[in-house]
Amino acid sequence: MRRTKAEAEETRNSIISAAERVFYEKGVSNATLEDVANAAGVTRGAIYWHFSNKTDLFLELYNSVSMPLEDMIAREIEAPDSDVLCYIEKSTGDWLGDLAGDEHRQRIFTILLRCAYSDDLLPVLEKQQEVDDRHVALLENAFAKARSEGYLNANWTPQSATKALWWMMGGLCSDWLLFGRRFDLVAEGKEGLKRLFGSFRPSADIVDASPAS
Amino acid sequence: MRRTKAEAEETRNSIISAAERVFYEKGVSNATLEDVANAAGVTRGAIYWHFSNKTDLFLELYNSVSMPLEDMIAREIEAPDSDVLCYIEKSTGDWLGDLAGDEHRQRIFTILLRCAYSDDLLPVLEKQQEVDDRHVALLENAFAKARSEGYLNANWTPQSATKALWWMMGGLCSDWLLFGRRFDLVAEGKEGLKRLFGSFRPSADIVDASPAS
DNA sequence: AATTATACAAACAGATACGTATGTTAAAAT
DNA sequence: ATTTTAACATACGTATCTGTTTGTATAATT
Repeated sequence: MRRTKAEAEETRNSIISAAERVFYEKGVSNATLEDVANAAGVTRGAIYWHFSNKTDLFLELYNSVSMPLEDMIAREIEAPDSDVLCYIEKSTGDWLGDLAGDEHRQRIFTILLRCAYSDDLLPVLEKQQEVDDRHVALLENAFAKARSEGYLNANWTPQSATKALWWMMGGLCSDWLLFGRRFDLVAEGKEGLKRLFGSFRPSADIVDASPAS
Repeated sequence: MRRTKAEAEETRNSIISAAERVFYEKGVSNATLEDVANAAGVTRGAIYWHFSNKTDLFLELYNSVSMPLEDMIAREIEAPDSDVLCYIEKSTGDWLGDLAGDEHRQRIFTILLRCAYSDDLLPVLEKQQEVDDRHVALLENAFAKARSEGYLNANWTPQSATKALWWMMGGLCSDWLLFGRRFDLVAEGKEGLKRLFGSFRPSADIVDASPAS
């Protein structure tokens, strides 16, 4: 039964949405297109009408989400001149809050983490790397600015601080996503960020509890 | 052709070894048992003789490796009384060296990271969690000891230091393993450890470059 | 109003991949 | 020396899953 163009777009979206849930639950390679069709309330015919195959569907799903770097960049652009470290810390903490509140994004991330990249969806891996590299570059710039303005502890360099933050965030989110969200991502994450950024600042700024004896 | 018992054990090992390589290259769910058989120079008959199915083979492969926690524990037991933080840092750095030098372990880790855990190999996930939890507990004890002996900066608690280290190591290794080993794991890792542990220590211990102005 | 093209559903054909069943050979057991 | 049995290879049947093809009802076009 021929649908109107808006209705067709609806089914297309419902297929992508169903694919997200099915891929998340069963893994991309274990999920069958009939699983997706059932979850979307259509038949495989509809899927093959809108997409050429499973890989294509996966790529479209991947493209359908505004990757979090985008809004990270969006925030970074309006960087204030005050305390840059405070800004990075807050921005990163907010990013955690976004992730914790967005099941959609959580599923996408989990799918990408668990996904065994076969040759055909190598573009996904490349885009991931590219996005990551840009993100790292952004952080390095911000930390360099912090350093030049005297906000960075001499114990750290912009590069090392970036990597420490980057890897800690990666480990934190992987741990949370892959192991059943067993802890409060935002609370634990911000706690960790507070400590780490505390060590990023010159000692005088943060040591208020126990002065060096 | 009936083989002697030793020869049969050989083929069993070669199958496991082949499974490791094939699972690593194609992902567990994309790999077929015939792939494994070809890589091992046998037929599927041999695999079905030694293992009941692919899941069983995967579990046996998983069990065949001495998980790195074991040697971490082995080291931890003979913990010295000197500077506990130095010991944790060295121990962690050595662990990185072990991983960097052991392609076998690298493949296992990568397989586990990329593996979409379906219901049947849920035991793997549970064992992973259990091992991780014990490892975290060990670290917390060590950091608690460091704190009680005055080695831990007041900016950190045993729990927060453990988590920061744990997540940073997780992010570091994931980054290295999943993205083509694009950097020197040991060099970058030890550099990061040096900075992080620098911030773990009371300020007087490490600030030799720029005294607080 | 008749035609056409769209948005699917349903049916079909091909290829895997799995599990099993059977065959075969040589090492053990008797 | 037979017999048995372990350690596979080979062959078979079957269940998916995939991609394509065909059918069909309706929206859009003329």
